[in-house]
Amino acid sequence: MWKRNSVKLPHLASRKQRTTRDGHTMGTISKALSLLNYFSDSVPEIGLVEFEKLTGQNKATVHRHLRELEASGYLEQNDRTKKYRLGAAVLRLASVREQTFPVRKIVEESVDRLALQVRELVHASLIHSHAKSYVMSPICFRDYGKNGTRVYFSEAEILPVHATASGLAALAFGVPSILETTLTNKLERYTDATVVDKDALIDMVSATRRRGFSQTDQSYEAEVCSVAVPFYEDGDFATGSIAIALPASRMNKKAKSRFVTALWQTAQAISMELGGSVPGHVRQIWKSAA
Amino acid sequence: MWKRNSVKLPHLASRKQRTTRDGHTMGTISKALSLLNYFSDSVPEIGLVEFEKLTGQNKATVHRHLRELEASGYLEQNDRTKKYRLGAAVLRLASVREQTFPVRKIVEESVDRLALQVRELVHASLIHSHAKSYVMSPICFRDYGKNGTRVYFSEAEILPVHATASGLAALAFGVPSILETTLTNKLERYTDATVVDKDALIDMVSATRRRGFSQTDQSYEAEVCSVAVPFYEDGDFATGSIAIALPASRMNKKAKSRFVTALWQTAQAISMELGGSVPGHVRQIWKSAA
DNA sequence: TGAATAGGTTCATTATTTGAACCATATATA
DNA sequence: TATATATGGTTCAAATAATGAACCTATTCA
Repeated sequence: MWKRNSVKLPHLASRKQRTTRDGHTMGTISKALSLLNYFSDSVPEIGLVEFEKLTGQNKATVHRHLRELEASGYLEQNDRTKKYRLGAAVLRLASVREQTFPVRKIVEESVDRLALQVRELVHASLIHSHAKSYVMSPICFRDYGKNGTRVYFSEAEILPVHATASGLAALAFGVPSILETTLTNKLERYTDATVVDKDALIDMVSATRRRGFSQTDQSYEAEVCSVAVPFYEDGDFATGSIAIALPASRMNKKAKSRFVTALWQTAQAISMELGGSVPGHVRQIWKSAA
Repeated sequence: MWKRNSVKLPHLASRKQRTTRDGHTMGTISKALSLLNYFSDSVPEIGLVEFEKLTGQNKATVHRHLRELEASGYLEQNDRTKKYRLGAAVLRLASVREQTFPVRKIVEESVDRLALQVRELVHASLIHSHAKSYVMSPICFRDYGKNGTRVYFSEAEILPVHATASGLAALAFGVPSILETTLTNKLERYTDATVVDKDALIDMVSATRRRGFSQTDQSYEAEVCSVAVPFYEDGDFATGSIAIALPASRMNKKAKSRFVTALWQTAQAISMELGGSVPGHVRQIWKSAA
């Protein structure tokens, strides 16, 4: 064995196009910010090499991005382990957002009331842009169910729009670009029941619009059924949704209609409290079905 | 008057160096992220031209940065007013951070207890990197004071290290780079009493280390006095501080010693609950003075 | 009506990002 | 004791992606 040639080779045509895993091109800012998305309840700390593997990007690039995020307070590095975790700056931003637009606070009360009423997991999520597409970010959840079986839920988890009831509500009642961008991306499969066909998804969205609520049957997690309705903050397009999720074994027609009626009432209340209102054409569907 | 020459001039030597207001060079990522810092309780929404003025950067650049932040969910644009506000992604990040490192939750209990005891404003802040320097980000505060005069406090406000008791505790007991970077920057003046001289600041830091607590007298806000002590999460350097702030009229020697003793106890409790401990040399000062 | 303000876009130019190779250190392995 | 492997981190020429002055468009306001 001999040492590698210590003469630096000239830069050949080796530079890759700046792309993500899925082939999307993106700017430096988006690339750096996407690093933050790898943190979750189960992955609270990430090291440099780990990031390199997760992102598929060059180590030097990742390192520079981590350092810049750290300098701005969005990351903190553990001096001992050298691993990175989310920094204190994110706490401040969330605080400002919640102080000035207290969506969580407002939604929380209604979710709580609803959860006490239906005795199943109730959660609310906001629609937001996320790396060339859209996702649902849970902002609160309650489960006052007294049953043995419970649906696991984490506020730190991002919900895909095409596989969850929450997301379908967003696709059907949110701004058109949500559906548009979703249809340009590959639909990831989570279970056997996940709809990954685009035409099938369009049909589900149409059905959701007709019904006035969305429903999924084990399309994201096995054994979990869910129904959801949109809420409105401003304008004629939904900004979030409330959902009820429960074990498939407890879902039936009667229960579903009870859930949907309760969701409609809650969504109307939330929309009002957020300073918005359910648009006429949606309200009509809700009224005539209730 | 005639129309401007419609022939595009070649790019002359007009391109500035990438700098901030204060003359620091910074990368694209830091520049983009710094946009988020302009949001606060009193400035919840900002338009493009407003950003241009605030940052002193070119409109096209700002616009691109805003769009990238929006695409990642860190900003949302109001379709009607075109103004930008903090996006839902920041809520998720804060949620993950707090779920996995529940500093706020842990500190909150102790702050609450202390606030009930001293009946003055108590607040806790975390030290973090922020655009080539360090700042204190409040994470919780309580005021059970029954007095007519109260100190105003906002969790959304960033505290400077050189002008607040919280910050002085960080300078004295945090990682050395806090003091180092602070001394390389210009010290902003907030009141007549603000220490803007670097040697004077070094003296204050030394005094703080000797005393085992920091104190300020109207150096950040007129009529407000404050004392603070550090807490430790990991290692021998402070990661945050707890402070008591009150109207100058109510501050006196006896009150101060009462506050400091209470702060020391609380800081020890917090440090322990955070999985850290007050380093020996600091604990000795606290013990011998108490 | 037209001046002012706002949001947003274009494209030649170049400053900034990029990545293969490199180093340093720590731990594991033969 | 060598040596292999893993980690975090750095370098610098090359190449790309960020930049900004001018430009466009829509609204507001006098």
